Amino acid sequence: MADLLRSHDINPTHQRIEIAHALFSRQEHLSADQVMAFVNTRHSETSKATVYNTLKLFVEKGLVRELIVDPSKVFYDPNTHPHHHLYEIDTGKLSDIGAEYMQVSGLPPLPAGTVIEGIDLIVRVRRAS
Amino acid sequence: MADLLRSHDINPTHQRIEIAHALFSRQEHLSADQVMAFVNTRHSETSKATVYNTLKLFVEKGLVRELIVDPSKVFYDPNTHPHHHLYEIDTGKLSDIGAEYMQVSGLPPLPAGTVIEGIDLIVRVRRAS
DNA sequence: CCAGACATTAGACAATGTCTAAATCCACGC
DNA sequence: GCGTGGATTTAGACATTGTCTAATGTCTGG
Repeated sequence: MADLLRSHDINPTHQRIEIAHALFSRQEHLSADQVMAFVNTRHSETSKATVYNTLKLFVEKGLVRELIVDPSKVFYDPNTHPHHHLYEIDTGKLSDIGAEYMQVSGLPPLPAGTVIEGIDLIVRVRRAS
Repeated sequence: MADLLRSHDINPTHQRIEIAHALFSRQEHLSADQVMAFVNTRHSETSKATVYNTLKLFVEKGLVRELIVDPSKVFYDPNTHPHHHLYEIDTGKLSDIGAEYMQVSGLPPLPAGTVIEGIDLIVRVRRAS
């Protein structure tokens, strides 16, 4: 895990390793407070500020991807390969859609002086009434 | 405007008409607090609770579409026809991408007992460094 | 061991949105 | 016109997520 951090130009401190472990051992989409909860299960080890700082750092360094899907919280995705997402509104459950199931084609004219940061495709589903 | 509301099964009260007007006269993507600001420019007329209640009602009734694009606030889109969105991270500017520029194909297997609520395609751009 | 840079922390703060209980509005029957 | 009842609006307290700051802690090269 320390090597993974180093390879992304991140100084592997104790807290960062814990947080990376929380994200990468389960291959799940976690929100900041879920990460907090996992990291601090045994004894309180890592502060809220550090969790937020570290997640932001991981995003900048391309280690994880930020998912803006729920109006109230951000999720972090340890899978940075191209894929899409399915969000179950009622339960808040977020899962991957393999790139083989859905394709996006075309590109819009971009505003001058801007570059693409990412393209997000989200399928929102709810329980059939 | 009252007729538009009635046609969507919404009782056209004074406040609802004001809010609908804010959204539909400018064809823009507004956040709840922008709606608040527009509605209350002259004299304070409409409370925060009513703005939130009304926007939620409009979404339920299919009058506007909810856009989850910015980690800190929800936008409301008066255009309910199929189209996609371009979000400028640095400025927070949100604009439409006509359906002719980008296409989505395929569908993932949906979890049992769920139906699609919507498919969102968002292109995020940032200022080129 | 020291200096200095880097990392972490507690807790105050900010922003967005929700909730509740009371007040207001309005259509209807009389 | 007047009262009734359901729908609507409201102020403000509250909850949640995330940011900021100033102080403290840690680590490394020399």
